[in-house]
Amino acid sequence: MEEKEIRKERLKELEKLGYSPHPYFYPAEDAVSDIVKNFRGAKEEELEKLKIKVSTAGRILTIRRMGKATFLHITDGKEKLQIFLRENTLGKEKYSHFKHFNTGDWIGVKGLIFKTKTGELTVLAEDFTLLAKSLLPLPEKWHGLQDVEVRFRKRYLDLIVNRKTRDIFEKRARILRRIRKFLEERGFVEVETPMMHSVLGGAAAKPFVTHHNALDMDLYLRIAPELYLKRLVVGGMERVFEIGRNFRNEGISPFHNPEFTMLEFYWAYKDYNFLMDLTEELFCEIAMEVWGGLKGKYQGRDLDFTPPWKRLKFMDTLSDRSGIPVEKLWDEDFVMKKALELFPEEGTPPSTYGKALDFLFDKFVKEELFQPTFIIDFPKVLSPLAKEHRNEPRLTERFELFVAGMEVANAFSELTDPDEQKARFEDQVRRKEEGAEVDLDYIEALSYGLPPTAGEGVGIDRTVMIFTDSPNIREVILFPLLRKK
RNA sequence: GAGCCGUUAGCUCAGCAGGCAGAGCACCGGCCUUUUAAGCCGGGAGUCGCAGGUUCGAAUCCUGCACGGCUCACCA
Repeated sequence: MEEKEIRKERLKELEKLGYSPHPYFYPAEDAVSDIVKNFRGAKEEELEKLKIKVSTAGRILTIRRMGKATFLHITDGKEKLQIFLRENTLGKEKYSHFKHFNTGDWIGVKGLIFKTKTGELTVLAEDFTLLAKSLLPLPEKWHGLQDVEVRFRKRYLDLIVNRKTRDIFEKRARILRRIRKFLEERGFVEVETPMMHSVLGGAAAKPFVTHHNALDMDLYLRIAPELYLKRLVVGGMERVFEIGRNFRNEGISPFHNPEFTMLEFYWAYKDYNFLMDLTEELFCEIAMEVWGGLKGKYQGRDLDFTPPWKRLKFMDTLSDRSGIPVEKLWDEDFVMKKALELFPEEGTPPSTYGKALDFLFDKFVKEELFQPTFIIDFPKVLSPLAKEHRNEPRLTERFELFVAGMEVANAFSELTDPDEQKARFEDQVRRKEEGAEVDLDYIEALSYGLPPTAGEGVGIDRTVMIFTDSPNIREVILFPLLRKK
């Protein structure tokens, strides 16, 4: 008989004995992790004197049957707690019911807290009941679930047997909470803007296309919320932020998932210099929250968020690292040729000056930026939504934050001039850049006046990767996109 | 999209100079009232990713496909 059939039989037996296969509730007053937290440090004699009764519940991870006594570990997903079943406590009849339980089953337990002679915190069961039967066996108990594909497709199994997975997503939640707190303390309002866009914009990326039937209208899943958030600043919301999903119809890699989470925020009257200081503060708070300090490790290398971080100019840095003189980097033909020269045989070489510059930057600079580093003052051709640099018309007031070789944040003094913005959009369209459309509605909004504004986008998934020491973005996304099986 | 690697029991993995498909965990039966990778005895469990080919004979060699991983490409 297959395991599933055996377990169905077990369930039938339990039903005959009066157990509900799918009960409606259980008074689990004491969470496993709370019991562990509250009594882990307690003395044995102390517990014996206090006779503390608990009512708890969880999934059975392991069972050790020894005739008239049985030990099991249950978990609430965070902590493990040992349960002790004994015939002379439960009675012969009740004790015998447990033979129909298996690992993986959900169980409700009431009993007394004590410590075994090896000192492990344990609940001496006075009563137990079935909360759900697992008809399929759990993955192996000490190797856990290793198969990466199964871990992502059946994340619930990964969560049951791999404690580290639960930790990552607990940390992700804490990071998000911390970010919200940080922004709320500074007077920000959280908003939600459309995820379905009729005009593409806010980033350079290929979109997903969908269709609304009643309106008979094609829509894009947003590639960025940027243009909507700035409309809100025009509308007088001087400090707004949004945390939400963006969708980009591009390749998948250890650093890219087609849907990913971004924080974007806009602060009126500020510029990008202010944002760099603010970004240092934000990441220091996250580091304190997760690491309890400003120093940690990523993939075996020391990472230090102690401010101030290096601020390196894009063109100067690229020139330094590549050995190409700065004047040459402004020579479109030279850069295109150079990029083509260095480009691997397969694949599509950069088609525009902007892409070629970007390629050179990735090749010579990006991966070296391990410690938190701001790369500042990007060329205008790379930054269609950023304001021209106050001292150098070929540049913009823009920075990107790199940590562990990853681009984690992107920010600028926002372009506020509607005519200039229109010209930049048109220029993009002329260059046939991805995600480029002339958003006339946005130009109109700008025409009502956008005050000086600083805006920033922070990649949440990558930030979580850094603070959970995860080498792959899929480790920090509960259900990463996989091919249909 | 390209190159390389992988896919064997529910899980973790061995087996691949072509010759009866294996182990541990899990599961079932027996013994066992402080175990914790419990232990001891016995047992059941497989479309060897899928399809074709070579061969007396294929998990093993060859081809194609599917899914996954890594690297590259794409990607502010």
